Amino acid sequence: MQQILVIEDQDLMRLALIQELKNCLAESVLLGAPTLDIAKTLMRSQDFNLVLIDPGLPGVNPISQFDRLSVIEQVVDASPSATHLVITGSDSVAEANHCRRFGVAGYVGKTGLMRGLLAEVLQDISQSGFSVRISPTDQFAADFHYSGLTGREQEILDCMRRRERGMKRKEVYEQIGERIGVDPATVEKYYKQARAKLLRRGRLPDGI
Amino acid sequence: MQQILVIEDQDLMRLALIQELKNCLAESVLLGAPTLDIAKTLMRSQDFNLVLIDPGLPGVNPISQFDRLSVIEQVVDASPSATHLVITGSDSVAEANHCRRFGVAGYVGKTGLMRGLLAEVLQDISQSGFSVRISPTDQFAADFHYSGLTGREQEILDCMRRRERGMKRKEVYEQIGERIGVDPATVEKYYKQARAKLLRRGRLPDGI
DNA sequence: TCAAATAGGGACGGCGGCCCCCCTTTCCCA
DNA sequence: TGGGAAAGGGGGGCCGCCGTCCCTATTTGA
Repeated sequence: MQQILVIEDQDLMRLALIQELKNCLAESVLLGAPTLDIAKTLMRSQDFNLVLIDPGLPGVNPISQFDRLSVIEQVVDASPSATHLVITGSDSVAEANHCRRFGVAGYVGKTGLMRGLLAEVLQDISQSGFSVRISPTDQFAADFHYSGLTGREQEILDCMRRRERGMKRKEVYEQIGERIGVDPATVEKYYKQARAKLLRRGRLPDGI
Repeated sequence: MQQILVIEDQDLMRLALIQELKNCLAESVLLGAPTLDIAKTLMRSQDFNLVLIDPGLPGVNPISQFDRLSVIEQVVDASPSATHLVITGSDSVAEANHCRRFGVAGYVGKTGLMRGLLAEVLQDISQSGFSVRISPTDQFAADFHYSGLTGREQEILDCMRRRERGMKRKEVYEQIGERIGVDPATVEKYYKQARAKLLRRGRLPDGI
């Protein structure tokens, strides 16, 4: 059973990270710490397999590179047997390199950290031992959500909107189907259902 | 049907905010914009009822109070008919007051912005017209998540762990039951089920 | 022009979450 | 010492999501 610690002060982000980890790991216990002090207390009382660190905690000078690295170093030292991932809102290649020297296994910018990316990073780490995802400078498009869609419908709609132009829908169905382990015809069904719901409400986003 | 825009660069946070809004609003279409430019394009093409703004976007100097306020002002000007909510990682009372002068209806710090708080803020706004939630300086305890629990079980477990000490479990059952509109006996059932699952895995967090 | 792709439906079973009702045993304290 | 609180478990109904299979028009492209 995996023991995981997420150190992040923003409640919704902490919850989102925990949710992401739940999705890509099997049986696991996940603890969330909003401050460094609480995290240290937890690390003293038990060992963790994986520790996520956001060095931008309250009480840390956000401009001081030294303070940020100090937080990371303290956490790594307090849980030497764990795999460490730094998740930060203000990421830089230089800081990523510093972290690597501390023994951190992954460095991820929050901008561009979309659903499923954490799983990729963990995959990378288990294979090559290290993974860095710096925030992209260019941002893509808006995302579209409608409260009347089910999870699957929303997911497939997102994939369809993000498809490369010129790509046939049928190809997308097959691609998605393979990825999520579902019959392409079923994917097609969901897509049509989602589309129909949006049409009935009179709103179709671009790319559909 | 509500038209909502969420301007936030961090993908997971944007998704979490959208999820929160979905939970506390009925029929709604929610658009997510990772940059100010994309947001402006969207606001030009349609009207929104509600706009959430994170002024800490990439390209904005995080130290410059002027830049942050400029972002907010631009968004408010571009969607004059909407209700505006500022959601920020680095909040201050001074900035909240500035925002209020711009016509912003709510100002919320990301730290302490837990599940359901956005609903409270919207409630406040619909009643008194303005709501501010500055990040608390003191942080409470760690949160505990186990992948084997269902949503309800996790939710009720959280409430139980956060109860004031000395409070009887039975009282908590009644309190939760009333809040979520469920029979207290059912709440008790869920709590016991959650507890049993944790015991079988050998892990009981503090406060249980 | 003919086939493939696309749009738009209907029906069905399985599964799991959610909610309610019922039962017993143990423990603590007023 | 009796009663309430707590622990622990079983069953059943309801509903929504998921996945599958099947059907028919219309459009598009080679």
